[in-house]
Amino acid sequence: MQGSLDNDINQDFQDAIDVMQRHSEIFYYDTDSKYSDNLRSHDSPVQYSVSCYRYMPHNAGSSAAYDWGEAPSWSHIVPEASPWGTAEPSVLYPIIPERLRKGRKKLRLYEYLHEALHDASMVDSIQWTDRSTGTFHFISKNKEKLAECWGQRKGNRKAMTYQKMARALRNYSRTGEIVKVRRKLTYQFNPLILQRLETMSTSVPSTQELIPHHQIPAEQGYYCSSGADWHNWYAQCPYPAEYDFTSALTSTESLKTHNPSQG
DNA sequence: GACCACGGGATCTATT
DNA sequence: AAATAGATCCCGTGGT
Repeated sequence: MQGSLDNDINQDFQDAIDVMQRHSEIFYYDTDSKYSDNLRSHDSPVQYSVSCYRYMPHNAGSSAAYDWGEAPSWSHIVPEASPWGTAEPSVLYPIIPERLRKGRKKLRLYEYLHEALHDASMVDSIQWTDRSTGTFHFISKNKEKLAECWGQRKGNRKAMTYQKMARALRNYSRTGEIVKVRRKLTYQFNPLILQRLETMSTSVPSTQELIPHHQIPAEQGYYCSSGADWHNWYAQCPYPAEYDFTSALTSTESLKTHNPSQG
C-alpha cells in the first residue's frame, strides 16, 4: 500500500517537475513567443522594476517587440541600483496592471514578491531572511506599502492590504509555492519555485547552490532537504499534521482518501 | 481591551 | 457557457 502510494507520488512529482521545467524553458508565456524570446535576451528593450508603476522602455528602436496594445506609458521612476548588481533586469514581468494583461498569464503574487526581494526600493518592506533557503520576511513597519504596490500592480479597484496579501500567501501553502515559517511575518519559497524564479532573473545557479543541505536553519524550516528532491522535501517536513504537502502537490484524487495514519 | 499576526470559509473574477 | 484557479473579502482566534 505504502509502496504503491510512493510510486504514485513519485510519478506525480516527476510530472509536476517536468511541467515546471517545461514552463521555465518558455518563461511562462507559451502563447506569446515574442515576449518569451525577449525575456531570454539580455538586450531586452525594457527595464523592469518591481515598484508600483514602472514601465520603462528605453530603446525605442526595438520596442516593437513589446506590443502591449493599450498599455499606457505610466510615469516612470528610475529604480535604485539592485543589490544584486545593475546589469540584470531585476524583475521578470512588465509593470502592467492586470486588467491590461489580456491574453497573458497573470502575474502571481509569489512572482511579485520575488521581484520585490530584488528591488532595492522595497528593501524597507521585504527582505531575505536567508536567500539560500528562500526564506524572506516582511518589515512590519512598511509591509502595507508593499501590499499597496501589489494592489496597484494588479490594477485592483480597492487598495490591497497586508492582511489580504497574507491571505493569498496562505493559499500558497496548499499548493506549495510558498509556505509559512514559524516566525513572525516570515515565509519561505518552495525550492523549485525559487530556482525557477532565480533562473528567470539571473544566470542559473544549481539547485545545490540554492539549497545547501547544511545551511538550512532548523528553527525556520518547514522543509529540510535539497530543492530537487521534492519527495524528501515533503517527507521530512516536520509538520505533517499541519500541512499535507503530498496531497497539495500531486493529483489529489488518489490521495484525498488516503489517511497516512492508517498506513 | 486594543492591536497584531494569522487561519480559513465564502465569494468574486479572470482564464481556459 | 461552464469549470477552474487564483485573488480578495470578511470574520474569528490567539498571543502580547
